[in-house]
Order: sequence, then structure tokens, then C-alpha cells
Amino acid sequence: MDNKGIAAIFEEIGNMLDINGADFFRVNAYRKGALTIGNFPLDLRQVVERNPQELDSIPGIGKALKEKIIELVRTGKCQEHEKMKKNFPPGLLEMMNLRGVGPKKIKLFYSRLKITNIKQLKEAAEKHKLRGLEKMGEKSENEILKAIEELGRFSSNRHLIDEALQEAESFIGYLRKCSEIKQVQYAGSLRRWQETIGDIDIIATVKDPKKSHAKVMDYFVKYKEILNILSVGDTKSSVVLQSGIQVDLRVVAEESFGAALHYFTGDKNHNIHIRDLAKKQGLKVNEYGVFKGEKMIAGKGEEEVLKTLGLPFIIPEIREDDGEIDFGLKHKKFPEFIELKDIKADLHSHTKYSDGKNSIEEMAKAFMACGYEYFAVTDHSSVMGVTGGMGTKEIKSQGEEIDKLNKKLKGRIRILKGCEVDILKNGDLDFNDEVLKKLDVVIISAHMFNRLPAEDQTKRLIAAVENPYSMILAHPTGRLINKRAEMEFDMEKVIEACVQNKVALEINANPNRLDLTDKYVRIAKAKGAKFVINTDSHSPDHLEYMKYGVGIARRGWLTKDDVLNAGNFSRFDSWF
DNA sequence: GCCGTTTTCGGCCCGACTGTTTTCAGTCG
Repeated sequence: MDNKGIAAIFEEIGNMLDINGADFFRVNAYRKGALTIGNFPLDLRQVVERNPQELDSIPGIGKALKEKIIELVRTGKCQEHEKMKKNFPPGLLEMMNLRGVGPKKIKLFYSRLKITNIKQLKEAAEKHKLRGLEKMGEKSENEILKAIEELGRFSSNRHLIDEALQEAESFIGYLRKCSEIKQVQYAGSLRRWQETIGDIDIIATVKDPKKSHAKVMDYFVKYKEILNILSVGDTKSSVVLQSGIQVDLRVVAEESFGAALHYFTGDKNHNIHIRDLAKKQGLKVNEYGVFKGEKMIAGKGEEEVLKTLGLPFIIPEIREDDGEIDFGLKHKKFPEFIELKDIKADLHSHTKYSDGKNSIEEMAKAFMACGYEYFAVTDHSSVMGVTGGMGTKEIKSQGEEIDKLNKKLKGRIRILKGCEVDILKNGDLDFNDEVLKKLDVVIISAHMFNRLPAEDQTKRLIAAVENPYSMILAHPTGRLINKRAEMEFDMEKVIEACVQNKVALEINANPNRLDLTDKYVRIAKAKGAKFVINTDSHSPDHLEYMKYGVGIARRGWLTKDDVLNAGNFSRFDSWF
């Protein structure tokens, strides 16, 4: 069983315990465990096989969860989980997915009306059987019907970051026109540049909170893209947009802007850790500020809030309780993480020679507009019939065209000759050495045979990495977010092969890929790998994807020294 | 169930909104 399977079982155990009315902290321990395992970078099957004691170092995993992990890895089942499931109607857990329905209501519906699934719940609501129950009335009944309808309409997929960013920016543009609002900014997972976004959190400050709250909230819920208003309060309101994405607005006074921004940016566990830290220092942190007794001692700026707790500024991208707080306390300073402005080149782009939409010259002009010093044209090799890749003849004439263009552009940008060469089933590359040795940039990538057994896949990728002409391993996991799973293979071994053979790992910045993923970036860096951040552009409007790739790099704690295209051509070239 | 710079027991982040109620439980983030 893989990490996701183990996480799902822990989540289920937590939910079953919750509905059964177990101690909340015990429930929470399973939920936290599920989250930790779901985000854990290494394959637990391999960890357990290597040395089960390594599980002891995972925070939030104690004796009980450790034993269950080992049991699940070895047998694919967990006795306690199986036993619980026997006495548990399976539909009850499904009801947890309904907005506004939690363990207590599920228990109420089940114990009083014998409701065991969403279908029965819908019938009961439609026949007005719910309103007779304690604390249930007409409104609650309608809310439940609405929640059931929403669940059917919107898939549970999280939103891609580019969609979420566009929605957030246009909503914020609207909010800026509200005369009562002084500052407005998005926070949450979007500000952390997480690969997918659940909902959009927006923080706004007002001149006079007491007078303005109602006006601001009134303005907020009048935005034209709103499908459904979930709640409206003095300081907090929530709506759902037509696209299905939820937007929460928090309004605070200016003196609390930093505290609110910090609180709504950090991952939940980051915030819990921060509050715990504050408590140990005799302080209290909430979204309004840092308090010593009744007295507010910080809150206006994020930097000030963190400084009061003895921490340097922590960039939003790494606020995930993955070592950043301890690092900050210990070192008082973070490395200078890479920024978009550091990027000097893009090494993965397509033109009409394969499946791109534009000519080389058109792409060159677009890259020049980004201020880049150089870029590589890397059209597909021919094995990918669907993308109309290049054969030896095409790649030769493309090279000649690039030579001419380089002369014409007189060094305003340097165009490199490259190719995105397919990795064949046996690990060979789709071009022979005669072709490969003439190229400036050889990107290798797997587009086919994604479902090979893990062991074969690992061998295949390592064989390709070991080819002396290989320079960059493109989108290593092969996943497409919400569409196609990662390929199964031993990523650690492939990363090690890349380090040994001087092959850089690509962070593919396309929002559908974001591959290498942030968790592997950190592992790869620890193993001494180098990276390139590429957009894989198929037209000029893809060039802006670079910011998403940089976001992933920052989430992986990379500096510009780690990223080969965050430097001039000679630095890039000499590394190989 | 987890954890330890008040350590092996006794805590466990903190606040907003809703609906159904006269003071709060449930849910959410």
C-alpha cells in the first residue's frame, strides 16, 4: 500500500472515531497522521523495507500509528480498521463531505432516523423529517439539500494555481474599487504558491472597522461572479464563485493587517506551531496580533509579528511546519531563496517544428520581452507521433534556421539548439549520438510507457540519465494534476543517478504539471542535485508560467545557486 | 493518540458564523 492509501485509512479511522464520539484529541491524532503521511516525500514501502525505526523521526507518528503503517505496508490491511468498518455503515463517512454536516449531525441522523447515506438524507430532508430533530429547523434542512446539490455539481478536484490566481486577482481588482477598503491582499495556499488551491483567502483592512464592516461585506457579496453566498458576518464572509471556487474575506483594522496576513497565509500546522511557541514565551497569538496579557505588542506587519516571537521573516512559500520555525529560531536568518527576477533563461520550449504554435523567431521575441539572456528551442523527437516530432532531417534544418536567427538578432538573445528527446521503453534515447552531440541542450523525457512496473521504470529512467548526452530530465514524475497520476518508480534512486551523471532535474512550471514536485525538490537538493526551471512553452502566452515554477523552487528552499538557468550562459554551460 | 526548555502525565491553537435558541453546540478554517 502506498502513502496515499495509508493516509486515506488514517483519515477514515479518524472520521469513524469522530462519529462514534471518541476523544477529540485522539481523532485529531489520526487526522494529523493522515495529513503527514499524505504529504510525506518518501515512499513508506521503501522506508519500512529499509528500516522501520526511521518512522520514529516523523513528527505526529507515535507508537500506534507507526505499528499501523508497518501493518499496512506489509499486509495491505489494518486489523483495527477492518474491525471498525464491520460495525459501520459505509455511507456515513460519505456524509462527512457535505458542507455543514459533521460527525455530530451524522450521528444524530443515524441514531434518530437510521439514515446511513446521502441518498437517504436527501429523501429525509425533502420530506421535512429532519426539522423535528434537536437543533434542526427549516433553514438547516434547506442548507443540507443545497450542500448535497453542490457536492454533485463540483468535483472534489482542487483548483489549478493559474485559475485560482486569475480569480483572486480579478476579485481583488473589484475590491480595490471599494472606497472603504485601504489594503487588500490574498493569503492562504495561493500566497504559499501551493500546487493546487482549495479556496481563496482575502484579507482587507478598513479605515474604521466599526463603521465600515457592514458596507465592505455588502460590497463583497455583490461581486458579479458569485454563485452562492455561504455566510456573511461582521469580519468574515464566504462565497462560492461560478467556477466552484470558494472565496473567504476577512476584514481587520490596519493595526492587525500583519497578524491576519500571517495567520491566513500559514498552513494550519505552521499556525499551531507558532501559537505553541508564543504560549511558551508567555504570549498569545491570534489573527489580530501578538498579545502580552491584554496588551497588544505587535500586529501591523508580518515581519514585526514574527520578530516578536524571536523569528526572522519567513517567506510565505515555506510556512508549512516543515522545519522552517526551528530553522528560524536557530539561525535567525534564511538563505536568499530564488526569485523570479533571478531567472535568465528558459530551456524548454516548442515551435512549429513539433507541437508548438509559433515560429522560432516569434518565440525569440517573446523571450526577449521577458528580459532573458538565452533560451533553448527543444522540439520533440519523432517517436511521439501525435506531436509531429522531428526526424534527423528536420532537426538539421532547424539548426540552420537557429544559426541564421542568432546572426540576425546580434546577441540580443542567444538561441540554443536543443531537443526534447523521448526516452524509449528500454531507456535508450530517440536520437542517435550523431544527432545528440551537435545539440546545446538535450532534454530527456518519458511520455510513453507510464505504467511499467516500478522496478522496470526505475531502470528505464536511470539508463536514460546515464546516456552521456543527457542534460536535463524533464517533468520527472510525468503527472498531470487532477488528470494523470505520477509514474511509479524509485525517485530517490533516479535523483541519485542524476547527481552522479550531472543531469539537472527540471521543475516544469506548467500549472498542469508542476513537476518535479516541491517535496522532491527538497529531497533532491539534499542529495546535491541541480535544477532548471522551465515553462515548456508551446506559445508566447505560456512564458508567464515561470512564476509558478519559481514558486515550487522556493517551496523547495532553493537559492539561485541551485538553479542553473538563474545565471548567465557560461555558468549553465560549464556545469555540464 | 502524541509529546516533552514547567517531560512520562496532563495537556493539546484560536476565533467566526449559523441556526436554533435565550446561552450555545456544531462546523469550519
